Amino acid sequence: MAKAKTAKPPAHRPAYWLLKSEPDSYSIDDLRAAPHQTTLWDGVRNYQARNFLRDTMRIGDRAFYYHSGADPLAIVGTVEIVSAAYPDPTAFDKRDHHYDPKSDPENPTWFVVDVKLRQKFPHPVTREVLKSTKSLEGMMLLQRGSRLSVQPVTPQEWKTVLALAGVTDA
DNA sequence: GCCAACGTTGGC
DNA sequence: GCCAACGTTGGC
Repeated sequence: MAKAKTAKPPAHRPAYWLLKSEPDSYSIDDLRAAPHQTTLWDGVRNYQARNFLRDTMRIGDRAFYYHSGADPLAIVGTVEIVSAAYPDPTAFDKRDHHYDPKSDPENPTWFVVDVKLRQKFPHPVTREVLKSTKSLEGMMLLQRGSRLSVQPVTPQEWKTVLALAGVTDA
């Protein structure tokens, strides 16, 4: 019997993501001020976003930090995923806005990962600028009706946005 | 399983 | 504040 070739993980690690947050509830400056500039990304209550977060994200992945419901709407920096997924404690907290009585602690529905700030961009890359960049026209963020709060970003999109931000390392 | 009603997101 | 898009709920 032929020996199986050494299993190699897919070559495209780290993967890239975009995380949305309303700065009125948690901004990139809040993250910058947090202990170890790290927080748990809680409150995700959409199954598709949950699946990305729980099943596809890996430690070491990078993500853009996007301010939604804000002025300006913009990508404002980058974070690193620094934990595997674990159950979202806010789902079990009756007093929490994200409390979900249907989520069973023995079989949790909702998950979080820990994210650590890598950098706040010297200036935000606004939605206006993203929209006017031809090579980003396929970006999920910019698609009509796109509401996912955790979404994948391609390596090309990642590079392009960093260039727009005027940074080389993220 | 269908679908109408409702709630939420989030850009404008 | 408006409203389009989308997800969820629940009656049937």
